[in-house]
Amino acid sequence: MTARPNDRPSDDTPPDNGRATRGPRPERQSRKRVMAVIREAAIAEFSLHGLKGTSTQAIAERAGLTKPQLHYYISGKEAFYAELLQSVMMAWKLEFAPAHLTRPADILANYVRAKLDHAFDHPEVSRIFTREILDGGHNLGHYWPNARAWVQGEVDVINGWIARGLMPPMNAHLLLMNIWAMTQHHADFALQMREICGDGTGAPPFDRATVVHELTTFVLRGCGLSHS
Amino acid sequence: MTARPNDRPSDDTPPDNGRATRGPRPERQSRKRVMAVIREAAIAEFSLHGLKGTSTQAIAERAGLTKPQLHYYISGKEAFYAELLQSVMMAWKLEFAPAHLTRPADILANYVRAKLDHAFDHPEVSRIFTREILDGGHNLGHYWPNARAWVQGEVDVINGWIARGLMPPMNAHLLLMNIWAMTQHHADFALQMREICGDGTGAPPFDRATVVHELTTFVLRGCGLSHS
Amino acid sequence: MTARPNDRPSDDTPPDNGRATRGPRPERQSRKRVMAVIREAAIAEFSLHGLKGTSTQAIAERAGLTKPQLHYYISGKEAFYAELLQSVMMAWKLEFAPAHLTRPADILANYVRAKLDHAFDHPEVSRIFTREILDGGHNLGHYWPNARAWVQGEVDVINGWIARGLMPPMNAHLLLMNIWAMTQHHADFALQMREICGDGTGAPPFDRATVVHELTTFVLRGCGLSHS
Amino acid sequence: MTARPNDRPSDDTPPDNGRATRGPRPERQSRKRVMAVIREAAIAEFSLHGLKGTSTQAIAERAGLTKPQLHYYISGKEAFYAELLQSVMMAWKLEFAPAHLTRPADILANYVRAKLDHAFDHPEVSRIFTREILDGGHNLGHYWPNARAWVQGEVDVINGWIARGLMPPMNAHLLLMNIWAMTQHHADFALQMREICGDGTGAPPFDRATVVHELTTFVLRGCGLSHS
DNA sequence: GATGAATGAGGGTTCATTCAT
DNA sequence: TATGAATGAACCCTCATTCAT
Repeated sequence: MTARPNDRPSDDTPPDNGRATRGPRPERQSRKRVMAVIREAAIAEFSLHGLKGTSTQAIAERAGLTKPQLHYYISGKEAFYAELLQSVMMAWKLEFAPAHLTRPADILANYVRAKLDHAFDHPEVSRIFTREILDGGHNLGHYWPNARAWVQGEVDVINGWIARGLMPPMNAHLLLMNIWAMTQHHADFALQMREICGDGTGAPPFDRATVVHELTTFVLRGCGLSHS
Repeated sequence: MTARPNDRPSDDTPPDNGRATRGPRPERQSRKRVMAVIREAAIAEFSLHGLKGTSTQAIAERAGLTKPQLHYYISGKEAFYAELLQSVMMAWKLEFAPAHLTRPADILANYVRAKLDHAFDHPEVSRIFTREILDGGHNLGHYWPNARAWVQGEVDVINGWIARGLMPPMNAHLLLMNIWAMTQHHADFALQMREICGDGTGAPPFDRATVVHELTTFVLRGCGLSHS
Repeated sequence: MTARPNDRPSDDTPPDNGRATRGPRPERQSRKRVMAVIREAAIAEFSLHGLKGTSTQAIAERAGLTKPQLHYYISGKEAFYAELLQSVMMAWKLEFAPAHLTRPADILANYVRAKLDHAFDHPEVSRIFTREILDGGHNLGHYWPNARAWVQGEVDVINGWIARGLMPPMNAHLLLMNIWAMTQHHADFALQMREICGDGTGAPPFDRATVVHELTTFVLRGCGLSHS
Repeated sequence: MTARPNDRPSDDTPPDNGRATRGPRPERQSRKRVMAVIREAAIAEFSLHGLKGTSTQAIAERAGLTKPQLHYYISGKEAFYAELLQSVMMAWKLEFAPAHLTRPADILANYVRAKLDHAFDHPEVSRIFTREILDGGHNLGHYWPNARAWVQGEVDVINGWIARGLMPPMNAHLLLMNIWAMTQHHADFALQMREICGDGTGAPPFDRATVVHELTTFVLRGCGLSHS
């Protein structure tokens, strides 16, 4: 925001404040692009080292920026972390019972697969969340009511199945927590799986299809349901 | 420069060049007592804030010591953390198939209960371990071979059951990981359970007996076994 | 934990992504100027108090910087000391037998004068080196092979003189060490000379010309050579 | 001075405060013996690491004592260092012109040999002194007047020789400084000699007899004197 | 916007010295 | 005297953040 060294237009490529001439608000685009790079870098670093363990220096380097440059875009490490966490949590929601599925077995199988997909596709996000929980969850303020309501919806569906005799009685909350735990495990504890179940080559010990199949079977059996 | 050993007292009992014969001098025990206090404080802090997030200051304060006083007892933060981790991992092992149990259902039920007991009784230890995994597990050197062999033993037992037709075919490694995930979850994600499944008072939403019962039932069903 | 590189600027000239064409931006030179100030300050402090006795605080203060500011420019006390030592040793070499001199007496006289010049002009460098020797010379790794080869060259020249009957037989290595000792003495033991040989005013007891003359005469006589 | 844990005499070997019964003041002897051990340890450490680089811990360990034990015998690191320095400097004096020697060549040869003997026999003392000089000589208060007078005596003798035509004119102070430098060099710069003049085995490159002979010859020649 | 430089706070660790027993 | 423990000062270094250009 401070004045540039030379305020008169130079001969080099002009600064991007020529708004109306070239496309719609190019600097807005640029800012968004840079922000996206920063977000990606921050997710990687926070996932690997946690909030306190991550230095702004590390984020800046990974994003290809200098430290002051980074601070131009973000308001501060902790605030940025909070925003980032909020935003990744928003994208985590999924529909428990999509309209095209009706049978409990299909819905649960779909749910397990969706959760596993997230764990396999976005393990960093999962790890950031787990770290946040371990840290006390102080940055999850608005998340809890949403999550609570969202889970309650699922619980209601399951309890409906139980009431209709489609499933034996069980604690629906615990069932959902169990599914959460088993799926998230493939993101957070990937290291342990490699070390304990792997063949020593460092390759992931289970491929995704196997995991989906085994876990679906296990959950459906555990709920007294038979696979479709 | 030349590293010079500190005058830190060693762990072995000091040579009691016994001058007096009136029982063990009380201050001889002081070192062990202080070490126990430090360990407890460190477990609490490391569990809450992780290795990098924990300051020796915080450990010292929680233990009622000054920072240099703490360094009189420990050799350095990282080294102390590594020792601590090693020692808490030692106490984690349990017997998968105790001699007095023979039926798969009993063995699995016993296993689930034991894992849950650990999660409920020592949640801080569980959290330290989870953090260590998320951080890359660089301090778990000697743990992996042991854990690997130990799990392999359990896997062999389960595969024996499957071979004898006592259980439907399934991936034994994944089964054990699932049990691990669901039990450990009650330590690491206690916060989430309170927020999402609780009644809003902050009280734990499930009592231990309920959890043990529900989880046992779920696992046994998932393994095609009926409860005793 | 994972070591993360600092954002310290490197020594190479930064990429001048030249925006303005009005000469070299003055602040581009600032880094070199500051580094020169730091080097001077560090030489003074290390010379006075040695590696362990010098605090980064002291270097920073003498250089007119704060302590963290100093660490913005250097990588660490010991590493910086090692680099500094290396670099000052580089500038120490001199030619023993320059082409325009042929007679042993001239060569030796020239050598004595050159050594004395260094002792009088850079006593701090000499003191740093002496301290390093006393400390065990652990930072002189690459220096020894060079110095050894370099001295061997001089020894060969002297032995050639002896073989040709220009000088009486003597141990050339010891002769060179003696010259080294006597010249270096005027840097390292300047204090002793003032206290013991001075007139009590604190002024240096010998002027350089006297020292050069007396020492040259002494060495040449000691080698059985007459002055030109 | 504080009371012992149990003041009544125990069954073990009684503490040495039985004064009158066994020999003359045994505890005085013991104190002297301990002090001698401490002095030896301190000389070794100070010689190797300097005043600031030496920890009381290191001295205590080398002396076989604990740190508080050491502090019972000494008044403080710096004060003890000052006393130690003073006392070792006292033992350094030697007679320049013993009565049985009259000829300048003999006196100088004797002086060179005596200085070299000290350098070879007590290199640690020499190094401590050199460090002290480099540090500014603040602990040498009473030494300078003595040394000055002592050297002045030697200078007078030499000037007498010159006046009587036994030696060519030269600056006697500088001559003595040169001898000092060349002899002390064999203590302070032993490392450099090994590295530069040695055969690579780490063995000292010159034996004492060679050094004495070469240096004596060099000095006598340099003074225009022929060997006896 | 982008860069080199600066700053204040804090973190881990060592050490000389002293206390209590 | 001798020992374990304590203390306060200092030291090296890192980091988030800001300033000036």
